[in-house]
Amino acid sequence: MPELPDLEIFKRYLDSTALHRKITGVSVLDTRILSEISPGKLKSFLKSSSFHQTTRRGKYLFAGFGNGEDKEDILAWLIFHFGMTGSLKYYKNNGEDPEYSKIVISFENGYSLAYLCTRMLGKIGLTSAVDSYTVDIGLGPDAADVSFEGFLELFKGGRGAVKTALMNQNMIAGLGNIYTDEVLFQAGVHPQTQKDSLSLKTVRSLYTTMKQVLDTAVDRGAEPEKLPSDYIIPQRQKNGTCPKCGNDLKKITLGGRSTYFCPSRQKEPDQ
DNA sequence: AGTACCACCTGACGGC
DNA sequence: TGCCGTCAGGTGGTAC
Repeated sequence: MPELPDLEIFKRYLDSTALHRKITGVSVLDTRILSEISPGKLKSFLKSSSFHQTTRRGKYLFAGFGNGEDKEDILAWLIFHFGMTGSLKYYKNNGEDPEYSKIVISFENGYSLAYLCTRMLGKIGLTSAVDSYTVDIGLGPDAADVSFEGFLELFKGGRGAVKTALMNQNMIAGLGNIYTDEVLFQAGVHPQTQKDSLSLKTVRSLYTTMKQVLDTAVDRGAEPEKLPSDYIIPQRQKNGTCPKCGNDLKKITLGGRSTYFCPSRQKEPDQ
């Protein structure tokens, strides 16, 4: 689930529920989820402070916390990465945690925020500064923010399938397997097209399509069933058909990931 | 440099 | 019903 639109929804969810509330407790239910921090250290950092602001970059969510009332008084940032199956849940704590809770942060008002992660592929960490952290891990500009000039960088230097390039988090952060398929479908570009064979016009079209798809998905709450009827995402299953022309979709493996496209609207490259 | 494959994990689903 | 193989929206490493 968690690609850029989902992360944006998680951010808004956290903002509307858990911000500016005093943290009274932290439980770590599975220490494997922690990245380079001990449960004790995490607890001592968070206890008695409050989340004051959040920021998102690609598929990473950062929640800044501090002890004071001042929004600018940020002691450090909690890093959320959701892997393939992570999510957040805010609920009235009656002693029972939601299924798959890995970390539960409790607040003064009797509510708790749980980080859920079924497959344990997500990570929770801590950093003193978001900017230096994203530099350290080599994260590219956010796909929803990137300028056209920044987007152009993707297509410079070497070959490679356009889908692989769009999914490279070091170049542009936020697109995952399914939204990349959606962007390519809406732009009518075959996923295996070599990125250096695309015309400037097609690159422009990919850029505007990417922005539109991301904006639309966020507007619809990142829920596949609420996406426009001509989106391919709800069709990604066996026997799916093209929502624009009705032809059977094709499924291939590209970079080890399932890739769906419409063979009549996204033509084979090299011809 | 680009790509294929494997690993990390757990759960759901289809076939037999 | 039960077992087993396969697949799943992420990331990172290795080996051609």
